[in-house]
Amino acid sequence: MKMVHDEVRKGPWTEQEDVLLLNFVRLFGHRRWDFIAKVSGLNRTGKSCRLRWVNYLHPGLKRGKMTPHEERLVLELHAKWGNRWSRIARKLPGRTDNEIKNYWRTHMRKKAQEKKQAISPSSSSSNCHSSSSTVTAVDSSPFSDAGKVSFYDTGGLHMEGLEDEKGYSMDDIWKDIDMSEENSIIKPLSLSDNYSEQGCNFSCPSMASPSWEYCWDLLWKMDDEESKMIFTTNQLVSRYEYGKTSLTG
DNA sequence: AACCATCACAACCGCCGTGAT
DNA sequence: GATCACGGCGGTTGTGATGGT
Repeated sequence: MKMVHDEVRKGPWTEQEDVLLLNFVRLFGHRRWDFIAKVSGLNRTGKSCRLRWVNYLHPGLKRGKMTPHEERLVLELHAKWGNRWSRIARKLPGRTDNEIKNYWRTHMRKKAQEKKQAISPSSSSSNCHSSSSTVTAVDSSPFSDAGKVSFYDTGGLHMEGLEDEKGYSMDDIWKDIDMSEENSIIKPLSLSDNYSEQGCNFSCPSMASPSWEYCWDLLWKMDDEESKMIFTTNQLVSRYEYGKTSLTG
């Protein structure tokens, strides 16, 4: 027998790995990542497990495009806090720091480029500093080199889809923030938390596959019986495999 | 149809803060 | 107080998907 166990796996997660991780997170909570990584038999690092959970498997995750409101929120919060993605993410229930970070990089860079083009280099119409002076982290933002024209400068923020929201004041935004904070944010998950369907309208991309649905079904149905009847990993995986084959034919 | 550019997302890496010993 | 292990965060990279030429 080869000792392959010591090798740390990297790269994309398989569905089986996801199932395993989910199972163990449900058993041990979502804190002791190193422990979970070890006992689960996943040859992954604790960090990797945590990342997978936080960015992909967490039941509260919202998927799909950012709404105009979220876009605006990201803009405002980034203006306020800079690249504090996790902090910003806390204000957007269901969105992860990674997601926001990626979103910012792609969308905002695009916007910045558009803006840059709109403002011809020669025009140099006084880099109005406005509020962006506080955005220290913008240094590292993709368009920080855009002729010192920060995205927030120009007072523009001409976000498509936002312009029709002109009546949406910052007060409204902050109200929303407060509400979402009270209602939904960061309620620590514990084993006793049944973070099943309640309040989490999440849909996982790869869940489109029937096997995943089957699998999730299995997992979420475990709730009450969990303490009495703990699936062993093998049981779960084999059931998953069964479901997969039975569904896919 | 083939190629290229861009987008969108997942994952890794390194650093830092914090708690335990 | 020093050291270590771990978790969290931000930056970066890799890759598949998509759209345009």
